Amino acid sequence: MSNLGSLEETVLLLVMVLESEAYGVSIASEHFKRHDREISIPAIHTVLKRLEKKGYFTSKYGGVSKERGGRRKRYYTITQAGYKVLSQVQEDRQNLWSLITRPSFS
Amino acid sequence: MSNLGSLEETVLLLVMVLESEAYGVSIASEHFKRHDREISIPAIHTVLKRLEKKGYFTSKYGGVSKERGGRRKRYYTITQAGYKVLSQVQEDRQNLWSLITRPSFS
DNA sequence: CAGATTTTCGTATTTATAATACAAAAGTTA
DNA sequence: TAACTTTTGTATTATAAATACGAAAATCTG
Repeated sequence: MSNLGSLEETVLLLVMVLESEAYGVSIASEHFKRHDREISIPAIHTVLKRLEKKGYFTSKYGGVSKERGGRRKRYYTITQAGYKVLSQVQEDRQNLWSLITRPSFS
Repeated sequence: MSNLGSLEETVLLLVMVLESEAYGVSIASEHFKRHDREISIPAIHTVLKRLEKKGYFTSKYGGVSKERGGRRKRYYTITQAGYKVLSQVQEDRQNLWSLITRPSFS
């Protein structure tokens, strides 16, 4: 409980960054834009569903559009529970980082 | 390539924090002390071995002791490659966090 | 020095997460 | 309604993490 996979954490963050424009495809392209590395769309969708089931996201379908074809988007937003877990994880890591003074390698 | 599981990241950090005293048991107790949540020793050992194989750690056996019984400790230290991956991941996440202004929940 | 005790490492298995392959839904346009 | 576009979705495989269990290697005690 209260543990997050690395992809799960990334997706939570990207959804927050994208605010009202967070859906499968935009999450993928935002990640690619920022990290120059792909996450496949299906991988993102399974994470979104999993985290929605855990109560970290809610989702709803967007409306139809006159501008483009294609299926409707499913938009995701983070819940307070999701935000809480996400920031806790980050805080814990910051604390560890603050303890590292001068790294010594092997 | 260049992707880190969440436990892998935690263990990398703990090894750096523990400096010259990083071995299976000390890593487990340091984590428990800081997060009030257990990681089992075997879980830690498998991660340590996996990351050593990936070139992120090196290890060596410690000497015998007159103070205590028991098997010798295997000490781990991080490599430059390990540090590089670890800090890259953290930097990427910081960048995402910096883009989040006012979180809005569902 | 044999047997008990301590401390740690290690392996084998199961479960959970992530990645890949592939398909189908749901919209627009001609 | 056929062709095209965009997105969601499911089924399978691969990788990472957790659990169950055991063995190695040291000291201590009679």
